[in-house]
This record gives sequence, C-alpha cells and structure tokens, in this order.
Amino acid sequence: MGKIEEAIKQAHFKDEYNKAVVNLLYTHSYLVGFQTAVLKPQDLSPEQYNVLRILRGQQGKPVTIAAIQERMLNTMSNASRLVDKLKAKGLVEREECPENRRKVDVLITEKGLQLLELLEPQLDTFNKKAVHLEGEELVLLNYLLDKLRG
Amino acid sequence: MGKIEEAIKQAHFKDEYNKAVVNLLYTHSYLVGFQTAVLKPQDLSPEQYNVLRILRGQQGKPVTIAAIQERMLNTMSNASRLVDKLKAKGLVEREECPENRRKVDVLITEKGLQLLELLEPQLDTFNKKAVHLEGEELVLLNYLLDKLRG
DNA sequence: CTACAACAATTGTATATACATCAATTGAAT
DNA sequence: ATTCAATTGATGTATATACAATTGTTGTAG
Repeated sequence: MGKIEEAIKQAHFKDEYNKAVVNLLYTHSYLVGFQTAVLKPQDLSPEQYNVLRILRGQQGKPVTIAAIQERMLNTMSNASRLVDKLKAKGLVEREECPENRRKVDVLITEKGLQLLELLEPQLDTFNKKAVHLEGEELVLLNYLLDKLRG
Repeated sequence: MGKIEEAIKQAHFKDEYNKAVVNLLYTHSYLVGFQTAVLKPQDLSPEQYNVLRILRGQQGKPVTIAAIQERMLNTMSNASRLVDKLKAKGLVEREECPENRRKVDVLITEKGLQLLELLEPQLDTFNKKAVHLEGEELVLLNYLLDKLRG
C-alpha cells in the first residue's frame, strides 16, 4: 500500500500540515483495525481494554471515574458507562468512596487481571506485525508525535 | 504537556512499539478535538466533512457509495448513512446510476462546495496551530507513518 | 431461459463518542 | 446555620463505528 496518496487515492495535499493530519487519521484507523481483531474474540472494545489497563496500572489502588477519564486515550470518552460495561462482565468492581460520597472507587478484579494477561502477548505480537518500523525509527516517531502536540 | 508518559500519566511502556501505538492513538484524539471545534459550528462531523472532500476531489464526476467507502479515512465507516445525512442538509445529491441500477451516483451540490470553501481556511489555520512541527519534521512524520503501515 | 452466485447498497443492532443536562454531595461564604 | 457554588458522577440524545443480515440487481453457467 505505502504512501498515503495511494491509500486514499488523493493525488496531492494542500501542504505538509494537511497531509500529516490526514496521514495520522488514516494510520489510526489502520491500527485500530489490528487491535480490534485481537480484542473482539474476548468481547472487549479498545476503549474497555484501555480502562482495564489504567486500573491495573494503579497496582491495586482504587481509581475514581474522573481519574480514569484523565488517563484515557480518548479524552472525551464516557468512563462512567465504560465502567458499567466492565462491571457487568465481572472485570471490575465499583464502590462508593467512603471519605467522599460523590466519588466512586473502581478496582480491577482477578478475572480482569487474568484477561489482561491473556491479551497482552497477543497484542504485542500484533503490534510488531502491524508496525513496520524498528529501532531508531520508533524513537523518532514517538519524538515527533510528542512534539506535534506541543 | 509534552511527552506521552505525562499526558496519560503512565510511567513507562513495555517497548517502543507499544509506546508508538499508544502515542498515535492519543495524538489522533488530540487532532480530532481541533477538527471538531471548527466543524461543529457548521453542524458537520469529521466523517461527513471527509465525504464532502472526497466528492469535490472527483471534479464533478459522480461517485458511487463503494468508491467513497474506499477513500474514507475510517475504512470501516458507513458511507451509505453518511451520504443520507449530507443529503438531508442539501450538501449532496444522490441518484440511481443509469447503466447499473445497483449503483448510486453521489454528487456534491453548490451548497456543499460553498461550505467547503468556508471551512478550508479555518481548518488550515487550526492545523497549523495544532501541529507543532515544521518543514523537515513534517516530511519525516509523513514518511514514518507511510512506512509504519508497510 | 432459469438458477444461482456475485455485487451494491440499505437496514438492523450493539457499542462508543461527544457533548449537554441533571442529581447528589461537599465546601465555602455570609 | 443557611445558602450557594463547585465538584463528581450518572443520564439523555444525536451521531458514528463495526459489523451482520437483507434486498434488489446483474452476470453467468448449465
């Protein structure tokens, strides 16, 4: 496939800014496709997976809805409803925060941890298969993306 | 804000592959936020805007639903329903393809073209404000994204 | 010519996004 | 102590995504 011009059959772009934005949007879609292929057999959406990883990252400490929201990749997502779905599957627990009843403490369950352990090696394999870059190129891409956001 | 580690408050990543994927997903969300700010006042979603641009790119030639789908940034989107929405707003026309009644010819209207002309300079401005890269960096980013997809 | 596979688009369903609004709780000011 | 604003999360609504299933049309094989 290669160049973005061929991928979306657009001959040229207004400028490199425009091209970079389109290229990034298109590459996002490409990567999400790979991720979904791994997650779907476990009935997990990319967003739900993201929440589970955030919870595990807290090493057993409970996390509030607002804190999850802050750490999510889709900054405008709805953490409240995602936690709902995960709870229905038994992957997380949710309880009222004792010292502030407005807050809700969310915790990953043993079942949630086990699911992550099952998925992680599969996702690693897919990442390496999907991302045709290596070594210095990856470091450079990360640098450019960080700088892009300012 | 800067580094992805700070942005999503995750101390470290398994490897650079993983970091690059997360970084790209996060940067996507960042860019869509900017785009939406421009499009929303005109009651247009990013996906609808994308379809309009594809239609204009065909220079008056009608485009079928399948051809739109192929060129979309979100490869799994539903072009049929997006065209529906655009038609309801008078931005496109849709008619049965005469030589093959399975197909549908879609055309952008004058109103659609005018909306694009209104939006384009605004989006350009936002792109340059959102993307804190310049010159060679942009070329490099485009190169790396193209290569990433293989 | 008829039957059937392939094609093109539409429709259906579950989930997620992008907000806006609402309800409950808390904290701070008078 | 009472009122009011701010905080936190839940809920409502429209749109979009990611499919699967369906409808109608065309092409082709027997």
